[in-house]
Parts: sequence; C-alpha cells; structure tokens
Amino acid sequence: MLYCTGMKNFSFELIKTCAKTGARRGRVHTPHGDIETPCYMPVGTQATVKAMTPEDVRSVGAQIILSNTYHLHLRPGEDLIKEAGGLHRFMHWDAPILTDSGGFQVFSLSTLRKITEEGAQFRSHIDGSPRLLSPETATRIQNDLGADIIMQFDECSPYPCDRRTAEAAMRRSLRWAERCKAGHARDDQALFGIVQGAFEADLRRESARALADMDFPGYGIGGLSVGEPKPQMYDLLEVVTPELPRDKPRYLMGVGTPDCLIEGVLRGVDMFDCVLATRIARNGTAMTSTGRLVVRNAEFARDFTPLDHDCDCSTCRNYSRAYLRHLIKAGEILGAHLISVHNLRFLLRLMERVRDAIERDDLPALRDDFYARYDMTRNF
RNA sequence: GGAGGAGUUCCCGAGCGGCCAAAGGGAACAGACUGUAAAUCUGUCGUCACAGACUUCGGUGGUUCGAAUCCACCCUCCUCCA
Repeated sequence: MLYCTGMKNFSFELIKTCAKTGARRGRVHTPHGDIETPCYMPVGTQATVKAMTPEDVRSVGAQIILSNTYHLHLRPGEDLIKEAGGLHRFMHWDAPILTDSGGFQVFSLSTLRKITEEGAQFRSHIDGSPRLLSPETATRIQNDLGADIIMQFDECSPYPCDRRTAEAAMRRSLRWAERCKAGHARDDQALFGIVQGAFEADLRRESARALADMDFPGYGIGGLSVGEPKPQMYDLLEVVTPELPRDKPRYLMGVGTPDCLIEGVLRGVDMFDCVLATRIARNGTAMTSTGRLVVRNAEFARDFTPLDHDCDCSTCRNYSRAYLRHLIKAGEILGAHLISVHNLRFLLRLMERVRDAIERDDLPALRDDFYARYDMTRNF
C-alpha cells in the first residue's frame, strides 16, 4: 500500500509488518531514489562519511546518508552549497540524504551554547563566533542544503534528566516543531518531527501523539542512546512506536550498535543512523559477528586471518588483522578507511538480513542466531 | 700525541647537592567512543610481598647527614689541533 503524504516525490510504503513482532518492512520514496527499510544510515557530518568516498559508501550498500546542518552552516556555509547546486551535487552523492537539524549539537555542545525559546545561541567550535540556530534558521539552512529528508530543530535532553527539565525540553521541541513546519519552504523535502520526553513514559507518549497530530511525513525518536542502560531505551521504544502513525517511517536517532539495531527493528523502528561504526573504525576497533574486535591490540599482531570470517566486504576478502593492526599502529590513513569499509558493510549487511527475515516472518530466528554467535561481553 | 665536549629509566631528552623513581616528547600496552568539536581522548609505563620497601642516571672509589648532580681515576663516543 502506498500512502499519500501531500508531498512531491516523497512517500512511505509499508510493505509488510512482521506477524510475530512489531518489525516493519518498508520502502521510502524520495526524489533521489528509494530506501528499503529497516535501514542503517552512515553518518557524513561534514558532507563526507569520514575516510570514505561516496563510491565506497555506495559499494558497501548504503542507500542514504546523513549530514549535519550545524557543521555545514559553519563551514563551508549553506550559501556556498546552494551555489554548488545543493548538497548532493556538492559532495557527489546522488542517492538520498538526510540532514540533522543541529538539535543534537544543542546537547553535545552544551558547554558552548545557551537555549532560549527563540533557539540556541552557539559559540562556534571553530572560531568562537556567536551563532543562533533556531527552528526557522535550521529549517532555512536545510532548505538551502537540499537534503531529501530534513529534521526539525529540537532540544535533546541529557541523561539523567529531572522531570521538569525533560518536560520543558519536550514541550519546547513541540513548539519548535510547529515553527519548523511553518518555516519549511520546499515541497520536495520531507520534514520529520522528533519525539522527545527523556525517560518519562507519559512525556514520550504525549510528545508522540502531539507530533502525530501535526502530521509529519516521518518521525524521529530523539534523546535516546545518551548514556542510559539499553533496557531503558528498549522500554521507551515500546512506549513510543505504538503512538506513531503506522503509515509513516520512524527513525531512531543516533542508534547503531548491532544489537540495538535488531532490538529497535523488533520494536517497530524503520531507520537508524550512528557514528559509532565509522568512529571506532578510525580508532582501531571492528564490529564483527562475534562482537567487538579491537584489532589495534597486540594479540592480533600475528593474526593473518580476516576481521570477520562471515563478512563479504572487500577488507575481509583482502586484508588480515595483522595488516590492519599495522596500519592503525603506524597511523596510516588506509587503516581507518579499510576498517570503516568493514564496519559499515557489517551493519548494512545486518540490515539486509533483517529485511529479508521480516519478509519471511522470521526475524525472531535471526535475532536468536545473532545472539548465539555474538559475545555480549564484547558488545558496545 | 694535545685541547675541548658528552655518556640519564625502551628511544630522544630535561635535571646539575635534598622537594628525583627522576620534567617533556616518542614508542609500547590497555581503556573509552551510539542524531561526529573525535585519524580523538584517557590511563599505565624500574622491581616487588605496592598508603611501604628495594634497585637505578657509563664504571670504580671518594667528599657529604644526604649525590644523577661535587672530586679522582678508568672506559666509550664526538669535535678541533698535530
């Protein structure tokens, strides 16, 4: 079934809902092509997935990538990207792109900003200059960047967070959602609202319902994986996803360990993004079917086997742990690249298998098989 | 043969009578990393029975309450003059 979104070239097709779980198999249509869901989106904050060319990113199976409003606004500036013909052309990526609004930087750069109802006053982490990011400016910048999916400007609260603060941030995010919607000027970009409410079930429920009433073409679930125990995140997902419209994609923001992806899908999430895979790759750690593998460690100095025997990526086909360790220890840039290739392929392939399992109504078996091989003491 | 200079913990390199197991780098080892201020950051880094003890600063012997630091001789290396 195909749902109309009232938008040019954007729609979500719910192909199947798993008979045994809440998992959904879907397809997002965008001006730059389709996205099979559930999906994992590699992160390319500064218009590049670090250490990867767009061709590399494509070849490991990525369908869509993320980029960042705050970073691109500071450098090189949205006007320059607009002049280049938009983000897709600027960075030579023809497939879908999603831009985050800078809302996460309200959280991660908390020492460099002040929040008011108007927006967030940032002190640029590059040159210290004062910058205002508001629902209106974040939306306008994203209109200029030209991603297929753009996110509302929100306030992501920390963990732990007292109820008053959580409630204030959630309500402010709702007001900001309205302002983003009002300021959104392009009908070829889908604007997603973002559920907040920290770790208060009723606040989360309220946020989800209010956003659903605003009728966004998709919904982010923000403010999770900020340091809380995983069971707490899973519990909240079970609270939130039932409140969201079935016919719209749900995007769990910033989540990306292998087990969290599976658990998220089981609870009805369609999209994920995470920097973890590429960041830990640059720091010498691989994601494998048996768990975390710190290939930088001395124990792999003479290990001439691949990172993961079960992996089909070019790194695993051609390079040994010993060589990768050598590259990382020597500070060679190729090490960061090769492990990034592997980690991204690992997550993207996991999602391919997840999609396949949902189609066969067999996701619980895939989950069991995953945990049977995966050493949880070497998890992330 | 003569005149200078230098030898410090795995490496480079500070220290030049007590506050020195000895600055600072590097290497090594380990840890962290979830809408990327991240090819980053943190910790350990003489030995042990480890809130203490013991052994170290080219070697040996002195001076001193006390020496990596001062003195004597020896060894090795560097520069210049023959």
